[in-house]
Amino acid sequence: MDANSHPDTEEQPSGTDVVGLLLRRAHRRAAREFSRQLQPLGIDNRHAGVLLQLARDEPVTQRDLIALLGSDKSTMVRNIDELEARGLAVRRPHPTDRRAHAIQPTEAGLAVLAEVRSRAEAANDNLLTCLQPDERAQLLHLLRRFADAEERSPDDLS
Amino acid sequence: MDANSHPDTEEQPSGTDVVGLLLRRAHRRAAREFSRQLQPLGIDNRHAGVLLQLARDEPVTQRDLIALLGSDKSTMVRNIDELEARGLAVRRPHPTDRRAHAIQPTEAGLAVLAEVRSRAEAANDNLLTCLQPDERAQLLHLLRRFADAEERSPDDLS
DNA sequence: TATTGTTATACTCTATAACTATA
DNA sequence: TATAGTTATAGAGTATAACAATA
Repeated sequence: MDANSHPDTEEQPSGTDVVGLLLRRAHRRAAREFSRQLQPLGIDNRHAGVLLQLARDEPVTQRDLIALLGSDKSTMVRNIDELEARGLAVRRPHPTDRRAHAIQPTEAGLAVLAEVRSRAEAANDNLLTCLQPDERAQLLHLLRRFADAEERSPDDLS
Repeated sequence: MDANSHPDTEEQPSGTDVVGLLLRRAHRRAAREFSRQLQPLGIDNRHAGVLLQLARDEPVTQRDLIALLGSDKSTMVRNIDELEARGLAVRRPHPTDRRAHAIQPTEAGLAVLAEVRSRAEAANDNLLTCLQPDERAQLLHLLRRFADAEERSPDDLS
């Protein structure tokens, strides 16, 4: 339908065609809006990101959080440290793996999480007003698939 | 058509619905792939991002680059410093504004730029294999609009 | 041996502020 | 008074390596 809406000099990407640069700008815009929304709660984006992953029945390990958020090992240690320091989460012994920790939200953490969800929804709404409703769903759908895509090394002939 | 492909508990975003978190993961995936592609060229993503903006007829100021890339003032100073140190760009006096610099690619810079474009195209292709051709165009289109959207402050009743 | 988490180091990005030279 | 660029600082993210405890 609209495949020709962008004649797109495919041969010579000049910046607005480079998906990495687009994602960088898009992420910065979103991060600023989230930061603004979270300001009254006294937590940062990184804390909110972790909290949003803690509302599960199964125990969540730090390794799980790393995979879910695409963060670094040592960054995650600091994130959990900070959540513990604020009384929003605790490290518990993992039921089956004595190496791992089960990260659990505290009562206070669950209360903040509810606020975070509300704020996250507001941030989403504000950020996506530039798109039509069906386009918003489409963008989220494509982003999910893009972010979840497996990396294929160039010599992977599978 | 596919509006119901994601029933989406709109009321309780749990992480995969939060556009900021999706963009964060997507950007990290893209940045890693670009970094891998640029490795043989001996430059980093930040250098490539600037070079891609320098192929214009009009003089490009550092302020222009900041706006185009969504970078910081002081970060951009360093980026240009590093490009100059590598002999890939130079600061020239701006023709009409004596405060500003016109950033120009050198001959060597233009040669590297050609390589960067080729690598950027390859990175795009690798990253977008997870999507169908029409979906790729759609994602780029939506990201452009998202990234370029004006920020609306909550008390902006215009 | 491999994995979970911790600690430490170094580099980069970001945000902020103060400063200059121009406008 | 405002803007383009520079410099300096602090906070955060990322990458890496080494390590302890456990699998």
